Amino acid sequence: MDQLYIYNTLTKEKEIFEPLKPGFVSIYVCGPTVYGDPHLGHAKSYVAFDVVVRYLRYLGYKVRYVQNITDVGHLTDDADEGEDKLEKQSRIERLEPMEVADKYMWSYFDAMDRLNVKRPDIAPRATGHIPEQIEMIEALIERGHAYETEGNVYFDIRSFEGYGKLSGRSLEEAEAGVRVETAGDKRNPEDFALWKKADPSHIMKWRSPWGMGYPGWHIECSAMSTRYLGQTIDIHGGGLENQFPHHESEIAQCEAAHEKPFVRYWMHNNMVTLNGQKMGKSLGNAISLPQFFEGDHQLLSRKWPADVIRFFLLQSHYRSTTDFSEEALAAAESGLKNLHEIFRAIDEAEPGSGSPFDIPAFVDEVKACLNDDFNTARAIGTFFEQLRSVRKQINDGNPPSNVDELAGELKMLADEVLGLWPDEAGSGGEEDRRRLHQAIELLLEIRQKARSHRDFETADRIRDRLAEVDITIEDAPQGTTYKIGGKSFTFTLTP
RNA sequence: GGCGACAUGGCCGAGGGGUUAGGCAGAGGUCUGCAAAACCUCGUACGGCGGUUCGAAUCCGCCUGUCGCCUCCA
Repeated sequence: MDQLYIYNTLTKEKEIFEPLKPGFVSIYVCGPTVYGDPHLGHAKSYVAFDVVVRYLRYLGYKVRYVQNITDVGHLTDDADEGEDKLEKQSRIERLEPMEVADKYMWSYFDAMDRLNVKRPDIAPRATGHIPEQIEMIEALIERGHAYETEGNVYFDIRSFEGYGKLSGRSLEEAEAGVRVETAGDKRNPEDFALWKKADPSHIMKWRSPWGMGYPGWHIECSAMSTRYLGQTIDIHGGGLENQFPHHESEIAQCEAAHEKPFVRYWMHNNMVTLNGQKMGKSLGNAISLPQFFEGDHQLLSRKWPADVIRFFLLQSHYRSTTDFSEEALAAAESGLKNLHEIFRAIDEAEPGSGSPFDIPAFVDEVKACLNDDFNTARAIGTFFEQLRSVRKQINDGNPPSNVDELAGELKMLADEVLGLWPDEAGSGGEEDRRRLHQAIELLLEIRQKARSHRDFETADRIRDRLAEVDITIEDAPQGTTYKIGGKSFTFTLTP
């Protein structure tokens, strides 16, 4: 595949990607509702779309990536009488709703930074775009798609014939699915709220043409995507579970208001399970990302580094479900370690007399994987498969003559696009690092001396004790190599 | 109950009508004081039952199972 194909959830087909404006891509991904720490599900979704954006940029597109922060309007249930999630959490934590929003927004961004997810270009907040939301609701009322009753405004689902086209749901089905008591002032039970009247105890409320109130859940995405990306956007992403009702309602709002197609390519990532089960607070298996990073949960036996989680996620396709288990993570960790060894070997090698590597074929193959609806799992497989021979050449002392060029191309793909490049070791100060190396080298000298006296007890003790603090020693004919947390250094001694 | 996905070797996970995914784990070997690392070799798997076909794990049907949506969720 020499062109990018994207699986469009709307048409259920892989389609050649062609943006509305050549060279430019507008992408909107549903961001988190910030009332709690981010969890594995967020990681899967945002790592997946991170690669989408990175790859589009690699292909030369100028991308504008918008991801909202929902900090109002998301109710605890859809009975239209539910409580705002932010307000509820603010009561529990005894904080202002905006303190809750800020706290968890930063928790979210911190976790994403650690997962090496690039920040969106714009991260608009729902509370910062109340005027845009009101304006859009007014337009919907004007066009006869929405109506006001007693300070509430609802979208009239029957006025929009395309409702259900994304989720494949007919109006009758939607109606049959409504199990909860509906608010008495709706025309049809499946109509959804655009604006809600706030009672006096409500903290987050704004003045509107319909009185004091707050926006519904779906309207913020429509208003903000229109504001920053225009009326028709190229890609809209999000989790599969948001297809209905959230994305369906976004389509209705935007297309009813603008009378233009809303989204050219809908992308939905699949779900995450934990030990085969859906994560849920009621099941007691909801583990947050900070808990993974710190190993701070009953179900976890240890810490799991962010780069391992990212690699694990990218080893499966974004449209497949991903089951997390510590066994699977451990396997991913070993695999990533090996991949990093290969990357480092290529990155550090000097061009030699070995036969040149076929770089264009390699790059084309990786691109073919990614062009096929962002198949990161196959791309990673290609790295292992094709780079093995290069590593062997390097080990044998005959690096390919074009190993420098390969390192450059590899960095573009593995670092810029997939974000899997190893971190630099020794993040402490330069001075500390130098002292550390000298201390290790001193120990290696002592060990070498012990070995020459055949005092293997001492030699092994040094090796074992260093291994305990993640400094590993490898003896080779050319000299001894040591690794601090995976990053290798060569130290030559004459025995 | 309605709608929709998926079922791949010990584990994870791509692919997809006839020819190797890949990773992890495991076995043997080279090397080594031992070890580690590296390298070499080794697994012929696709839920069950029917059907289409010269040929199906890959297409169709049924069954079983798992998961998701239909209520908040990435």
